[in-house]
Amino acid sequence: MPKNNHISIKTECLPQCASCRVRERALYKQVPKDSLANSQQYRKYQLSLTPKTTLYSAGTRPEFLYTLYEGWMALYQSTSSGKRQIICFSLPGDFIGFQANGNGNIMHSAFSLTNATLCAFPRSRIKQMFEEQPMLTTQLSLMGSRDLTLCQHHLMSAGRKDSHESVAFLLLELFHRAKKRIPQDFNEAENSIAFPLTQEEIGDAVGITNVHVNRIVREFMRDGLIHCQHRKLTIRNEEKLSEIGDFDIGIISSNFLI
Amino acid sequence: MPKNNHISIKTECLPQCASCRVRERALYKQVPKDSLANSQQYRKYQLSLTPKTTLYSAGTRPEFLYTLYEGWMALYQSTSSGKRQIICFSLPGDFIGFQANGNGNIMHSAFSLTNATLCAFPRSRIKQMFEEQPMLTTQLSLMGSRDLTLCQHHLMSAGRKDSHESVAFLLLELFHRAKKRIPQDFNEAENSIAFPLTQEEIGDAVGITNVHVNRIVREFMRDGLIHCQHRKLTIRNEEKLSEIGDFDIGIISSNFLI
DNA sequence: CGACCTTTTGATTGGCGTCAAAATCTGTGG
DNA sequence: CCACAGATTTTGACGCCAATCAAAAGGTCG
Repeated sequence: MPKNNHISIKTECLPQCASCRVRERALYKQVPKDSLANSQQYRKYQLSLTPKTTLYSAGTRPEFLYTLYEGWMALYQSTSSGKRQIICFSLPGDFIGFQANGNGNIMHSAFSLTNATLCAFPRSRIKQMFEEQPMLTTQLSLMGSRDLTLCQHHLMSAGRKDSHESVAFLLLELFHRAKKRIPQDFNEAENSIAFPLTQEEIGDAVGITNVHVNRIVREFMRDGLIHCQHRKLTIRNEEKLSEIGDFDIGIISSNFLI
Repeated sequence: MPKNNHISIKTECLPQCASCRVRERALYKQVPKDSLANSQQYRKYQLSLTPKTTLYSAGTRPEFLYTLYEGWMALYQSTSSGKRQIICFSLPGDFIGFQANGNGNIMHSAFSLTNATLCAFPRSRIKQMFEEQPMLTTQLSLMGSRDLTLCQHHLMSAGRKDSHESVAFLLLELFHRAKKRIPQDFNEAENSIAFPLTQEEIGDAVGITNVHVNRIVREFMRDGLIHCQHRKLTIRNEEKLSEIGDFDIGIISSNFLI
């Protein structure tokens, strides 16, 4: 379970990383220029998190929405008996904390997997932002639709796939999302990405134990499908792995917002 | 697996049922009157489905979005090996087929659990609708957020709850949603609702087999928690069942769109 | 009434969880 | 740069929850 390591806050927003600029172009591409300039004024706080730091917790009513600029984050829910289910991995460019539940509290918690930097928008101004920038609303709605599609695939994994299928699918999904969103961490020669998840976190995402994740990862490595060590993931036999995981690259590439 | 029993289509939209009107009031409550009248013109086709009829299939690109007026529907995905995962149950007032994936195909299939009537909106006009009615977009976005929250809870069930917890949760969720959305089928004296799911469908939603669902349902009945027969579900001991399923009524009531 | 779907029950199997301990990695402070 | 503590990975033994297989009973609809 994440503990609060360190959160630092500035009042100005940092210059955006390259992949975030790309993503923001997508987000704003249909928004009129003046309206876009307008939206910048809502940006207020920049946050830096060390790894395994809680951003907000289930049951609270977070004051902010966030844009992730750098690093990996994870969202999770816990059962009353303390079991954890990771419901989403967030990469640079993603919005976090958008899932409002009317006036109720947020249902999930968020924590950093790596060092992470985010920009915070005051939640109180969101309504106003929506009203002033209808196009932005449409785009956010499409992003919500992307999250739903991914969540449904994870539900498939947890409910109806066996552990090999689920792990293969998750590794491929994260590999391709990270490759797109954090291109500077992608090594084309090796076909590898920086990969910060522990085996326990993989297990909490697909619904199996860390011990069993280990057995499967070892098996995949033994069979030459992947290499996974030192926070780095190499895909060695994508075709075979895709077949095992019933993974279709279309999930990633068909949606311009993934 | 559902087969195509019967689909009948009219070109006019039927008068809306009471619960749909309530829901549409919620949906349109912030939309200006003239804009609302405008949206009615997009309505074109009314559909009637008999039980277990496929509305659309994964991999296709449905020409329409739908509003469900009457009856129960279910959305599902299948693995390549043919296992089915139900990802969502739709009740009167819900939108169906909204999950666009950029220009790609839809990832899930939809079928009726009961007799059902829907209204179809041509997908080609959606963009125009959004542009003309920004408020509608905001509201639809909130509904998408509701779907995501529910999907995340189902992911919790499939991934980290045991079968008793999952089934208890699903029964309570559907009981309360149906009670709100199909009040005419709620019997206050018995605390029962009309409940069309087979045990196999329950299993496909929570990720266990029909055989095991049966054992759990029988156990719940033996313990006096529920009664479930002849397409009717009675909740006899909600407190105990909520405790077993880790169910919080807030999931339903906190969101005005559920 | 008959065909088919759904529920029910029992017997058996197997995938994954649990427990435990050792090995390895990682980050921190001296 | 090393030493150490804590986190993470790895492996083996064992147990249990839920899957599978099978068959009968009960419901439902044309």
